[in-house]
Amino acid sequence: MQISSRFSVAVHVLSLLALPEQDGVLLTSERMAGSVNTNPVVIRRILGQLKKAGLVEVRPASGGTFLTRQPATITLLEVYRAVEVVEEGQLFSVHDKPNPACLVGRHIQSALDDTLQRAQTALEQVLAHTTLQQVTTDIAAKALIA
Amino acid sequence: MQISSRFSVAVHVLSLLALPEQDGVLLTSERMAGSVNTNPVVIRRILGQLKKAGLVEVRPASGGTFLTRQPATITLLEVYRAVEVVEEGQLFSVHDKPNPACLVGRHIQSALDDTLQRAQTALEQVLAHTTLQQVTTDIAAKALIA
DNA sequence: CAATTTGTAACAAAGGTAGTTACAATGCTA
DNA sequence: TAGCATTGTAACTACCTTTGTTACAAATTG
Repeated sequence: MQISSRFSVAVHVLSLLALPEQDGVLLTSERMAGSVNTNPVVIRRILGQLKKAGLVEVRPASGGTFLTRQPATITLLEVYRAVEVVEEGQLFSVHDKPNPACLVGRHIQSALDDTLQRAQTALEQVLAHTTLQQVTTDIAAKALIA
Repeated sequence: MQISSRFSVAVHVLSLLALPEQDGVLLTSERMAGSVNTNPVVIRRILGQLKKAGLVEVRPASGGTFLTRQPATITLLEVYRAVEVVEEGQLFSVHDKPNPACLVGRHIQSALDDTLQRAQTALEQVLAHTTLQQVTTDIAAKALIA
């Protein structure tokens, strides 16, 4: 099991928007797809989710796509939520009908729940403390070295 | 996307082994399946993984199944690894062929990798600090209250 | 008004999960 | 030692999610 690459693709797309290559060329789903190496429809679907979350503004036709906020104010947790790769609070699936006639069956869900929630929250907090700007700064830094 | 319930089922099964109901009845895959509410083969597959990881000893026929270690020394991270719900270091899937002709495409993977690894490790550390004994103690405590 | 692009539906292929049946191999136990 | 319950495993199914694809109406710029 893996968390869908929709998340990494979304971060990729947002990085493209945050680091415009300035050649005045319109950044269409087609061009983004070229950078990510996927199909333009995949990009449009993700842009639709980012739009719904209020992270980008997308105008049909040759209207262009823009970030609605500064990269420093956008956290990876917001992106993670936006693309709905994991339903909130549901990273771990727990078998749903344990036998209530059994001591363990009766209490396993609540006994596990606290730990699983904490594990999940720990992961999310790392994402919450990383911004889009940190990612683009890192990309730019690596570009200078190489 | 969710992490397979193999993990929660494995913890359930280990709890059954740690909290024997003492009626002298053999704890077969059939009985465990009754407590989890699934098929005995599902239980046997998971027991096979726990055995491979050295957490339990399973003897065919009426040999019985036992923990090989004290519940206090078994962490949920070991169980998580044993049932292989997530390949090591691969919780997040990252699109694998970004375009190297593009600045972002060239560096997105390494720019994301550090954060994603830290997020994953944060989750695993919570599991590493929770033992089977804590789970069974919690189950027993809840049983007294209810 | 023409050309381009977005938004979205519909579909397919691939892979993982969970459940099921079936049966050979194993090893207690009487 | 023979019988019997149980394990280990293969094979199959149904279902769901992910990713990629084609197709086309709706929108908007210029």
